[in-house]
Amino acid sequence: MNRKPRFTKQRKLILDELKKVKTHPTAQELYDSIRKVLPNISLGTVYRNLELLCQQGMAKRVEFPEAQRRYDGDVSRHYHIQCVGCGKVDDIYVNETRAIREDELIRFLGIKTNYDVHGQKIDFFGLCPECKSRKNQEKL
Amino acid sequence: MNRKPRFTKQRKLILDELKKVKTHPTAQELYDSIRKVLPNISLGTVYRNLELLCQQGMAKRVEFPEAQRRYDGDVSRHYHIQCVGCGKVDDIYVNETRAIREDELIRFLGIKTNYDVHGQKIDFFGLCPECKSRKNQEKL
DNA sequence: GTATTATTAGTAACAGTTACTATTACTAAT
DNA sequence: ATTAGTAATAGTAACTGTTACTAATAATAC
Repeated sequence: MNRKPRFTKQRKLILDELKKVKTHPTAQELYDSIRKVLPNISLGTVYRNLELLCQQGMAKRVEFPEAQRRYDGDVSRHYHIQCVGCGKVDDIYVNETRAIREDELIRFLGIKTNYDVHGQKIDFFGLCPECKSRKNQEKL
Repeated sequence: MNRKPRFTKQRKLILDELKKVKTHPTAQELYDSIRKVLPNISLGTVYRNLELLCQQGMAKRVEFPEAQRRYDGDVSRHYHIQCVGCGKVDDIYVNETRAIREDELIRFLGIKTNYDVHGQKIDFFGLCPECKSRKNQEKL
């Protein structure tokens, strides 16, 4: 039995680079920058390791309504704001214990981030009633 | 001068079908159901009209971290919840005037939707400082 | 009706992501 | 140290969802 995940130099480079930048890079962008030090790393390797790091909680996907998926090496609790002009994604750190009221929040963020905040998008996720009971069935 | 958008039967069918269902269908799903009444409609036509309807405010994109884009014929103010099991998207209608506190809200939604609510995702969008000033430059 | 032109069907191209395969290089046990 | 076993890799092909292209069609204005 020999099942430990290996910490290869590719994996290390990907994680380091992701932790270093604050730009929420795409897989392609990481690939380009890592290629400067490891010229024949493969794009597939970047994708595979990014997904692996996400599974292990060392990175997070940043999914905005855009073609390309982005990744974030900062897994601490924070929000994102995307510029509708250039597409870049910035971080927002707020104290989440306080109650949120939409109009207030948007004004507050405008001051905090210096963005012209157009709006927000709140989505929820979870298990629907059907999948919940299916899952319970499977456990028995 | 002859520039009015035409109300073709394809466009009408797409809008009608989208308004009729509550499933937030993908372009492919709409294509499949419309093909039953108009067998040689093209998938490109469905995409093109959906985007057009979105531009005109008669439909909305529903973008979840999933491969496929979804569309919603209900443009009234509401939230979405996606099942992490089967991927389906349900609607949530809440009174947005009240203050939102995350823990409360999630408990409240659990009761309201009968989902096992795992979490939420809040994203913001707007114009970053750079794009703001660039835009102002252009106006002069 | 006829002319004009937006829209269409059908298909090809495209972009981002994933899958495949032979090879490489860790790891652990001999 | 050698070997055996197997994650992980590079390179490439395949796949999927979306967009672009083009000649033909059909909605509208006159």
